[in-house]
Amino acid sequence: MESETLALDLDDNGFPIDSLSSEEEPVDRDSEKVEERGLVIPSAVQNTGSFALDFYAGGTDWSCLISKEKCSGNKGLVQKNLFQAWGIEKPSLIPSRSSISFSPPRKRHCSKRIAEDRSGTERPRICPFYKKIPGTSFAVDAFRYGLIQGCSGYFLTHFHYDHYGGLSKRWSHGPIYCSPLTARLVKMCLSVNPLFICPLELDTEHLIDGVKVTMLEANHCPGAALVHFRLKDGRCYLHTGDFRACKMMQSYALLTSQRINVLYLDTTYCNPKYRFPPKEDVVNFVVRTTRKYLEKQPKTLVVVGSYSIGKEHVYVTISQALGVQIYTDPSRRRILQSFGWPQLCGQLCSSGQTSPLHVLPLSVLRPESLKEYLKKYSPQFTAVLAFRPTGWTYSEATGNHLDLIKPTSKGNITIYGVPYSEHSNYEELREFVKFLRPERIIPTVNVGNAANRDKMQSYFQEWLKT
DNA sequence: GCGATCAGCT
DNA sequence: CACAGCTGATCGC
Repeated sequence: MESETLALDLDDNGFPIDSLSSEEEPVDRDSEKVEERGLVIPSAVQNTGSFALDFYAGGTDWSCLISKEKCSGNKGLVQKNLFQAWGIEKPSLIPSRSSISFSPPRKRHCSKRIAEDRSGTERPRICPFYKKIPGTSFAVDAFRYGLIQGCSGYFLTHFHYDHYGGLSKRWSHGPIYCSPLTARLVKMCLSVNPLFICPLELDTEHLIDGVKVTMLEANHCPGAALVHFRLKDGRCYLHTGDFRACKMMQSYALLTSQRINVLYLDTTYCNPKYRFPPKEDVVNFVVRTTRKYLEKQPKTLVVVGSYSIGKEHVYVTISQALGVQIYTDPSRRRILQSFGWPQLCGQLCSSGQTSPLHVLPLSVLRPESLKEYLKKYSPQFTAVLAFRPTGWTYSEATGNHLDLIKPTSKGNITIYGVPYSEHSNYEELREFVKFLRPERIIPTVNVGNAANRDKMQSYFQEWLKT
């Protein structure tokens, strides 16, 4: 192997190996990262087939792994929580005199200007390599990078802002492939030219640019899909987008019939400390708790917090258990109606007075805001019982014991944080990977730091032993 | 005035 | 913190 002239090495998963201790100076390394030089083929790649070669052909810029993907400005590093969680020191920032070729800085007259060493430097948005599907002209959830060289098909896994960001009426870079429900949401909520929106029926093989593409239910938010690619050469790639792995997925024929060569995995909670319960357990707890409060105080207004889409199951279940309608504001109602789910659509009502069950943006689920909100419905309702459903609510102390959850109470306002997650917990990730036994795994979340990636890779290796 | 984007915030 | 946004300010048009 002649590796003398080679600048970068890859680990088993196509990530650049952190080689600060090698002959290279940090400065060189920095510039190497960002220079759009010709293909530099690392030694590690040369013997490992086309996978990493394809990645390199798709772009050699790794700087996206250093800055937070959704952080477009000049903020510092991210993932501090995981540094803490895994007992890792916060790494030093890359030099701010980065040699990235900055796009012309836009002048902003912000009175709260940030520190000088951070000002005036803007990182260009370059599509991270793990959003490109090697051997194809496809990218996944990559709309905020403008035109991606060589990309002629843009996949959208689900309708959450951090995945569709960049889609607007000015989108003109290529067709947007997504599930039919997601397609409806894009049409309703964004002003994208409808000609670009290409709905792909779930569980159906679609031939696109010679690649067989199948969308599969992802058990995340409504419309969310896993994307399965089968290339001409027979290689199979699975991109999970965001998902919550479950037993049902083990019955997908596509996942049992042929080995997955590369799994692009939603690793949001890929740490053993995340042991939150199944969604059903959490929903049952919410219903139990609601019943208890209503018994004590029948004039309780029940509130469920939610982002734009997601968490519907929580309030639909309350609605069914108590036999009450669901109130939410017209804009959210319009979106929920578009799902076409009878259990949901049939229960929506347009007056807050006629329903004791309201769905509000999570930002309202604070004691002061809810107190204000309750005033509008006085004296019909005299207290609020609110639920914030999110995976981050999970605490190790509480663990799986939902009944140990202590609400925050202020007067007649009670707020429960409940660990209802639409991402896989650690165990579910492990089970899914052990079932799938993919040849290679590329994590797509928490990848901003080599130590995080190493930690995750060590989990993967452990799971795939023998 | 309007849509898009960004900093700051939760 | 992050999840997946939201809010308000400030751009271009």
